[in-house]
Amino acid sequence: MIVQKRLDEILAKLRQRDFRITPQRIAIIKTLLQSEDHPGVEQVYAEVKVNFPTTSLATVYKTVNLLKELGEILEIGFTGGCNRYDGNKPYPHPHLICTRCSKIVDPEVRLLEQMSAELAKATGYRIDSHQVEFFGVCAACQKS
Amino acid sequence: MIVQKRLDEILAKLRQRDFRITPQRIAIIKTLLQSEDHPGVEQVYAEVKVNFPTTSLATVYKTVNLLKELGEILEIGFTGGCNRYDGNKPYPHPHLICTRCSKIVDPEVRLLEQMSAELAKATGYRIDSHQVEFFGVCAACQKS
DNA sequence: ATACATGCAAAACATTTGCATAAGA
DNA sequence: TCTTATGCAAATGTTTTGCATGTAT
Repeated sequence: MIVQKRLDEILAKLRQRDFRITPQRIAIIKTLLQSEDHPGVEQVYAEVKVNFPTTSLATVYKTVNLLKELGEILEIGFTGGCNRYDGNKPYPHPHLICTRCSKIVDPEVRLLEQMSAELAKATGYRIDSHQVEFFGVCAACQKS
Repeated sequence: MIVQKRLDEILAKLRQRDFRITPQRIAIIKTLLQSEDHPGVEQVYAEVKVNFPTTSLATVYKTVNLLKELGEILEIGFTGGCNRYDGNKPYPHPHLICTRCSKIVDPEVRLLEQMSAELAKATGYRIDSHQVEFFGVCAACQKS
């Protein structure tokens, strides 16, 4: 499947930059790629421990940071700690977050590039990235 | 000036909800209202201590949280701690942040309400707020 | 007078780091 | 073999909390 392909690409990138391929790293990357739900470090740690019970939280943090620096995952910054990560779309994109159940969806939003370009023109900034989060209540939570 | 007006409004709101007016609270609110540069808690603390040397950091945190709950200041969430606050525009609005010097400006952006409305329609979410940050390098930092 | 706010220190929390050991290249 | 990664524990930095004391109402 597509996960295998991206896994291979990431492993190739690691090799190319003289980082070592360890079972822990493979497990962490796989977990991030397979997750549909933007997991946090603690969640990745829990899933990895199923197959590698000796894995430490520190290693998960280190690997997540490495992947972030390589541009292979996207950090979704949450106020008050608890960052979460997107291994499927590593480029900046908007999120829609349910404040009741914490579900995150990736809505289709055009207009952002345009917005960014207008901003750069108006302010003189060179814009490198963005972080766009909408908060609300998802359809399911509205009913309950 | 306009700061005095908003200060009075906030104090009235505190009284109305049976919170007490203390010199520390007044000083903290004034600092937040007078700041043009989206200060962090530590910065507010430093400024308040000039006139009230006995003020504690805990009190600044408590007051900032109170003001946030009352909707009188806006929290700008930064990844990795170091939240900053906007006492002048307490409603959600976009920021443009220089990653070199940490300067924050409030750009004019239309389209956000429209974006929000489209999103709600497409996803079924009820959207309550947003957090829109653009990151880049300001004109001054680009030269140096 | 009587709550509530303050200030201090300790706790909580996510994250990072130092270092000895283990393991990939 | 030789360097890098791991895992543990301790350190970090920000924010919160418990509690005795002080203070606004």
